[in-house]
Amino acid sequence: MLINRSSPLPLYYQLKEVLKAKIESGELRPHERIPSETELVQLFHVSRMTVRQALVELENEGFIRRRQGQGTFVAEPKLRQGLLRLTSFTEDMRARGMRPGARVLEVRLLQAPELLPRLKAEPEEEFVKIQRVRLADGEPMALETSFLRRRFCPGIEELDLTDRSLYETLRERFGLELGWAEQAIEAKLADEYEAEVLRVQVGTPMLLMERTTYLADGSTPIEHVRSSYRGDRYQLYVELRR
Amino acid sequence: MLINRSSPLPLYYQLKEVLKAKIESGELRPHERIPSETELVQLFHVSRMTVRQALVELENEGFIRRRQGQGTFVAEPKLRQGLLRLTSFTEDMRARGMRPGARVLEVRLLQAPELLPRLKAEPEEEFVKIQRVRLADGEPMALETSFLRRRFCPGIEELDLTDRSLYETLRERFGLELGWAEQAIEAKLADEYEAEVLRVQVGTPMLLMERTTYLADGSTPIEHVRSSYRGDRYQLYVELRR
DNA sequence: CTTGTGCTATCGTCTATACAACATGTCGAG
DNA sequence: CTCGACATGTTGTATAGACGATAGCACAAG
Repeated sequence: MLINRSSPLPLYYQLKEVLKAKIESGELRPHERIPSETELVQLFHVSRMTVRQALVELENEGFIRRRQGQGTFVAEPKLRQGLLRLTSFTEDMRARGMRPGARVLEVRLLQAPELLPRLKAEPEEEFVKIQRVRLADGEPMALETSFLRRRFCPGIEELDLTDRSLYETLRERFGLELGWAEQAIEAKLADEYEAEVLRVQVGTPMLLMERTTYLADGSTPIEHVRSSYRGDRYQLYVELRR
Repeated sequence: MLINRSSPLPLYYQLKEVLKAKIESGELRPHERIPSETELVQLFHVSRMTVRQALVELENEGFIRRRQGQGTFVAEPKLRQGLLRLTSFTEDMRARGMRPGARVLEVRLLQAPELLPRLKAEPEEEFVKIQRVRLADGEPMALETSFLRRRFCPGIEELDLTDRSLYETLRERFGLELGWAEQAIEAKLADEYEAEVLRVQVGTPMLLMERTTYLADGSTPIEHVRSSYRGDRYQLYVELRR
């Protein structure tokens, strides 16, 4: 495991990847002390500031903990899992070890005045509404209703989104990189329509998540999604940091 | 707004606070370009690395965005709100502009075999159970049941926790710094007991959050909490990053 | 008009060095 | 034996300087 100085990748990044690999492979175990900054300087022949940049980022990502006067230690594996990132249903289910899927209920073009301010859209702008039942291992898990700004993904209404990740499609077909999202989470009861398509009783508890997603530029909203998850099958796990 | 070199606070931290204040006061507005790194060096008479440390942290906290070749810009205000950090009910309500409070229902010592593995506790270890109705502007908002490991906060059962933040108490009276937590979020229906103490109907949708909190050392569990929030009054806001 | 070249300002990476702050162990004074 | 002083090793803060990578612009060449 060495660092390649002719690589276009920054040195601190290479060092970070080397250490990350050692942690993930188990070569460095939780609570174990990793070499000190000075030792890493000698091992990899880079300056201490470069070592520190790698360590700072690894700490932010939850892989290590640094303690002044003591050293740097491998963190609990827990810390590297959750933290509630912006993920698609597909990614989420795969991470849970389930097989994701979808059944398309509705795809159509429309105007949606109530979404204009939230999506910073032009007055007459056209949206694509995509409503799908999301499946996990073949069983209904959530009802997902997306509104996409059509000008950013023209023709998406022609694609078959059965069993396909919407976010993957946006990236691969339209070159759209997502950046972040604001999301509201609340509890409510299943209404008649949800009960029917999800095959649950009316009044079943549901986790409702409403999300506005922005592109990587940080300021262009691209979609608004309303997802109702079955409260009897779905649970959110989060790691919280102080 | 200047930097005090005889202050015990690090220079980069002071600079960070100055910039944060300017952003929060609106003196620097969203999308506006802030002075370049070189200009900040001249303005505050610190080195560029010091400026950069301040800027890196501000970017991580969502206050600014840096773009190579262009400059550094004030971020959307949205990005600085959520991100779901480890907060107490008290902090959470204050951030929402509401007046937090509590009514104590039960405080007692007990053993809880089912919590032992989760809290990495000794077989006969003693816990303090604290059950409170949490109030926002005087109205019931949530039912909170905490189990604390008594060995870390002996005598806490004697304190009056009405209208007091538990986390503040842990820090101030027992010197316990919290580090992180794992939390599960799900939707369920109010049972009879919850309905009674929260003054809602049985079957009202509830947000159930179950949390295990660890100390700053990262590996010592200190409490397990089960909180039921009224679904009709409470909504979680989260910022998700990619 | 289009293309490319070069300039400039910006942030990104990297080095070398110094001292401060903190944790821990050692050892001597009492 | 106990306690404080000290040494050592660790991360934290700060400086000065160099060069790289990228974006935007002006301007010349085709």
